[in-house]
Amino acid sequence: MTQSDRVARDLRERVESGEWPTGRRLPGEHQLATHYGVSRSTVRTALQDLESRGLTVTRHGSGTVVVATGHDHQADIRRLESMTETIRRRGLEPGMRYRSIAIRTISKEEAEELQLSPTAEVVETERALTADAEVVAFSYDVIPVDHLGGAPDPSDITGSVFALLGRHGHHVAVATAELHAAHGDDIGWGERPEDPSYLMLVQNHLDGEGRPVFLSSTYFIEGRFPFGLVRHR
Amino acid sequence: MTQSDRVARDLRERVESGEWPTGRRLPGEHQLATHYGVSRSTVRTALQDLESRGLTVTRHGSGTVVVATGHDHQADIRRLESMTETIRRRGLEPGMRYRSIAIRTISKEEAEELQLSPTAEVVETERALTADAEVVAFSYDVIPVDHLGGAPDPSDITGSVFALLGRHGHHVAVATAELHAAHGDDIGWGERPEDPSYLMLVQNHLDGEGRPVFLSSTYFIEGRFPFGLVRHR
DNA sequence: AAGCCTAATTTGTCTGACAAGTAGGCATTG
DNA sequence: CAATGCCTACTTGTCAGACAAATTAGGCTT
Repeated sequence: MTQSDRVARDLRERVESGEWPTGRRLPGEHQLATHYGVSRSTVRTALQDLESRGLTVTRHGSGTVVVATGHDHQADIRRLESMTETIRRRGLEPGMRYRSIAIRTISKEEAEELQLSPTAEVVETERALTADAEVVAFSYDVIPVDHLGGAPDPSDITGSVFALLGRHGHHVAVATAELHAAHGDDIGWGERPEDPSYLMLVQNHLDGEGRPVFLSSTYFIEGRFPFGLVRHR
Repeated sequence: MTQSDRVARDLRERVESGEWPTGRRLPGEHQLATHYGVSRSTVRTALQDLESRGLTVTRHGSGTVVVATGHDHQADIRRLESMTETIRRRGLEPGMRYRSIAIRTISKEEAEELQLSPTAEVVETERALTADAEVVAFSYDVIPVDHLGGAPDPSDITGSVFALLGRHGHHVAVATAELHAAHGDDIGWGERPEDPSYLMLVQNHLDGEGRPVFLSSTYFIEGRFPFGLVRHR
């Protein structure tokens, strides 16, 4: 956690809290620097963080103005965080129910995506993600056994996949994702929604050196998990 | 176009071209600065741009490494650009076919979103967006008449909505968006896809001061317009 | 072989300065 | 009175050099 991270987080909170509403010009960089007791360059990197999230726009000679409070994108799809974290951050109680945990040989496509030999073994999990006991998504994960230091004990895979892999030294930094719309009664299990429309997120999670860590396909039930984001130039 | 923009663009192109593949460490900031003939701080803002796009990860004391070539997210949903621009950038020929252009009184919800009086008038357009003559999306736009300087001539609304509004001094800076999955034969018109699944993007476009400019709802036909993005912390 | 120490490298932050763009006030001019 | 141009104050963009802090690699000791 660097200084600019701290400043950026505080500025974000002040924007999201509404202290600076949409359209308001922020104090100048010099003023912010003295306020936070840091240098102007530190403030600048913090402001670039806000702009990269689409919360502000800063123009040469003019200043930086708030263009979005960020209240809209509580589940910003750009931000990579565990589902349980996201659910908790919006004030709901996260949970998950496993349907199956199985070990099998990797498929050809998966081996290519994960850059592993075609004989490697993987753990495949099927689980339903819940928010306040309501199912909001179905998720399929494919995790190489080697990344877990051998075949895992099923009771070990209870929490976040991120945390599980982190305990074995694999820290997810980014994920390349594809967005799709899916529809059909063959998706998911148990109590299915009346409208079986899903927002599907196919992801390949990578560590800090760009090495593949694990794959996941998540089906978000339409209407139960609003995705918002701020698009910007 | 600032110096750091130029450096960032060049760095992006070198990453996307594969000159620095995934996993490769970039030259140090000092080295990049001398190479581009700029100061280190300029290089730093350029590198922050790359990191904000999820292409690289830079760590204190270690350096910055490529984690995604960006080849995956040609249609990065985070980047706000006109549809025609996006289609052309991926090597296809963009086009659009209007179904209707109508002037009507604003609805109550729209008046709230656009921060206009309930008696304001808007232009509503229905159009199909094509890539190489194939329909890829259906789009519904709601544009306040006042922003166009009075009731427009329908022949004037042929090109990009962005360009049209830009000619009247309204420059879109960001858009707050919501993502949904939609399904049904009541969406769109003309030759509909066999699988009527859509990725729906509901947007409110804002100018540089956070003022609403126009609304749009776009239905992307599943499978015809792959959306990729890089999620990161 | 494992752990520790040291030195070199790299990014994060600071200071002060100047360049470049913007916005508002003001006088001039038609 | 309205429009134009100029000037000034303010704000962001860039620069240079320096030091702090984190990481990494190598050599050394145990």
